[in-house]
Amino acid sequence: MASLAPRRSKGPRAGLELSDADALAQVSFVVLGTLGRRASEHGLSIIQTRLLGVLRDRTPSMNELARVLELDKSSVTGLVDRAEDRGLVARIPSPADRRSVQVALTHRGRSLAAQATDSFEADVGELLDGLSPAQRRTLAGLLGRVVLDYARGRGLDISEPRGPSAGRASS
Amino acid sequence: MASLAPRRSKGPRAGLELSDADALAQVSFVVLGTLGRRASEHGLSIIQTRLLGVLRDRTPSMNELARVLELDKSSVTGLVDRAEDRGLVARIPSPADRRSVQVALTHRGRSLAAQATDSFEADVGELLDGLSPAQRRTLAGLLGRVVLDYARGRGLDISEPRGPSAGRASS
DNA sequence: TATTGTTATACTCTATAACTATA
DNA sequence: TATAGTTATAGAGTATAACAATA
Repeated sequence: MASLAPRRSKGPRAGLELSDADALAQVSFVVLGTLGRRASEHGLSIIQTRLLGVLRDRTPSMNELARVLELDKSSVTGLVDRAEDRGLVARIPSPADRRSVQVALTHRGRSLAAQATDSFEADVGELLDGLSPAQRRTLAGLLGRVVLDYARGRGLDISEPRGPSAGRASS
Repeated sequence: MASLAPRRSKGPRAGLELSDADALAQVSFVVLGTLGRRASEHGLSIIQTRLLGVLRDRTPSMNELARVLELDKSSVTGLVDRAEDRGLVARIPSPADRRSVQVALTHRGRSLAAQATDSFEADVGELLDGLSPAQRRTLAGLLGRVVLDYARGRGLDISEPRGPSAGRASS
């Protein structure tokens, strides 16, 4: 019975009876709405911000980017085009394969991403203002688990560092 | 230091050290991505699904819809246009104010929304597969609290039923 | 005058299909 | 042939500004 929208509770107890799906969907709308507003203050969209975030510690090919962002490769072409036009990322020819390019952050892109994420962090702090530090830790732990499980299910094991072209273990 | 993207952990312990902002952002991407895929199986977008969800127990004006969805009124015009073209919603002239319309679900819209949310519920169940029932309850409780706080902060107190035209402060 | 909603316009984002260049 | 990436095209979604009708 997910409403996918805030609903008034009908019983005597006030409004905390959300299903898992409702709670997750509603929080996701709020979180990405907040992220979007902050991003737009810096002239970025959500997906552009996400692109910059992904590039923070990677230099993926267009194909890899498409897989990580779950977009068609042609969508990534446009996304990277617009970011490149604005000087936020750069296409670097792959040394190994002349068909391929690697996408990297420019200094300007890195700086802009840092600004946007900093203000987003502050927003999240405000969003979680009603939770105790212990509750925040609990929440972050549970959500982290969910993310990790999802990534594993998609074959993207983020707990084991892998280079963009190499498959190497951390230790 | 939000990366807004899955990151490899650098320490010896494997990848669960996410900041609040990272955890929330990443889960939101996953949740809305899942919702989007399900919705598209039913020919809906995320925002169309959300529109139908909002209309599940309300018949708001265009203005109210814009406020709830946090969109410009002109965006809502297009959104409702496309939904109306597909027979999912209907514009009903407001009896009280001849400038205003009320937007309502059609039977087809209600049925489609139910289908989409049902499969989304199943997806969320799968997403939370790694959590115990107790952990799920904890998660839903914490998230519900966050949503409620946010709605209160915006003056949309969802725990207190209000008519569409009433405007009352909660604090 | 103020408010409700639509229209005109421009841009981002997205996917599908066809294409080029390289492997 | 297969793969990496781009281009062409079409459509959804969004905001700003100007507008019409009503209050």
